[in-house]
Amino acid sequence: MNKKIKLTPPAQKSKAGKLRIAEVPRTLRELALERLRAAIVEFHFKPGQRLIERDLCEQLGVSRSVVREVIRHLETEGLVHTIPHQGPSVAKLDAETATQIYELRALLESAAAQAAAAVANANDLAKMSNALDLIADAYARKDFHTVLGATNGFYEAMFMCAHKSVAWDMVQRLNGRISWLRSLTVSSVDRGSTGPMQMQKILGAIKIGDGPAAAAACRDHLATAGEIAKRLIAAEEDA
Amino acid sequence: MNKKIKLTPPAQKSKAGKLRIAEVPRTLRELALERLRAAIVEFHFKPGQRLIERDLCEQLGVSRSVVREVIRHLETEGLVHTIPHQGPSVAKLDAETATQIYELRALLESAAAQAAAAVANANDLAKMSNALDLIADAYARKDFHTVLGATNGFYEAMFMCAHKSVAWDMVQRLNGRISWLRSLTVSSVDRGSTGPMQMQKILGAIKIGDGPAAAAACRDHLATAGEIAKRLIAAEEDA
DNA sequence: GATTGTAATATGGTATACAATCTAAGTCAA
DNA sequence: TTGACTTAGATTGTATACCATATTACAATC
Repeated sequence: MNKKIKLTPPAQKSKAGKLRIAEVPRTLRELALERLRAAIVEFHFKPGQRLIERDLCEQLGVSRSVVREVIRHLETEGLVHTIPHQGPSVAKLDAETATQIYELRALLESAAAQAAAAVANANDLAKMSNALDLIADAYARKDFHTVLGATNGFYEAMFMCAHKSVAWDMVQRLNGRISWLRSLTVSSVDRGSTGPMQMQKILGAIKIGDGPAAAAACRDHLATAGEIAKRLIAAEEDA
Repeated sequence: MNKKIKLTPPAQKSKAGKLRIAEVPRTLRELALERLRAAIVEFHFKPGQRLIERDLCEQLGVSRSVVREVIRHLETEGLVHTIPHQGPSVAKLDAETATQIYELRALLESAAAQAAAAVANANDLAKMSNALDLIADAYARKDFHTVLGATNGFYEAMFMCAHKSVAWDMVQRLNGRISWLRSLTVSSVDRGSTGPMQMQKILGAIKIGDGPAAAAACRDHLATAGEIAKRLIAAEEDA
């Protein structure tokens, strides 16, 4: 009965570089933030579920101050919704908002793809290609968690080589809000074939420097993802 | 010890009667947030300036907890930058980021304008038209603060009628980060004529339902604004 | 069974304490 | 003067206790 939700993901080793002097001091708050965010996007808390401060204190092993600050952060990110005197809860996603988010991703990602097609070098292309390999591999193993991670890797490489870090931040934040849709989408039937295929098409267009084609491929990719999501959310709201 | 996960998640049965007290209780935190944000975007704190918690407590008349939570919020919004154990300061804007922000605004606003052209009704058009009148009037009085506010009003009406509230949130957040550039831009010479003229062009295209023209006008508008901003930021970094 | 009163709970907010860390001023040596 | 070292004060990070108020759960009542 004691739902001691494991807010303790695998302790990650800091990949301390060689001769790294400026080791940025990590505060407890940052750790708590990451864990709570991970717990939400990985669906350990369901949308609409109340987040009770004192329980979170216990589960995270930190004080109320820290929990409150972390909640303020996640609230601003759109992952948590707070009603005054009622407290925070995991943000719910309505169909309208989800649609807008998929539209925005299409807009942002296609623009990034177009720009990437104009400037990508061999190194950038290799990164994206590797990510695609990883995705195919993970799909074969039905390791959907890795699929999502590698997909992020693919797009991050694309946005970074297009020098669009601000846009990438926005996409990441949007992705957080639709994390449960993404999870369900990647694990839906036949997504293992169409998804990578469409991303391959994006990469192919970038490789030959065909910006418009890359943008179109992005829009295609997002359109199908958005379609699946729309069905999922309709099924959800039906229940 | 206490794991009562009841708390009625799906309560909230809003049987809104006419006697409904619609006024959501405002927390002290929200007030403090608005004031501090206003102080930053209105340039009462300069970029790079340290924000010392205890000073803010005094100035706002609230406790440290509230100030810290507010700072966490503004940090997530990108208006404040915090270095661990060194504290928060007003975020600085580099040329690269500013460029990206103007690009993003062009992308988002042109998409919204295109969508608006397809769906705007008389009421929407009236709102935008009124905003334009307000802008012209304020320019005549050199009341640049009102110019910015009315410009926001114009775009808000446009995004809302296009059903793009999420995109509008993003634009608003981006605008916060370039607030000082916007202030300087609107008050720069001859902006009082070109600015309203370009926006009039956007509205005109929306009015006749010409989506592509509306999008193009938006891009024009942002391009000139971005140009001015680029010069301003170059001058700034020179100093 | 619906309404109402009451107790338990959770939040919003304040104040305080204290260790870790940063900053700045001062000191001393070359 | 410059540079390195020291130290005192300022500031942040975190924890905790406390209170008032709003909300929720629950029992008593009609």
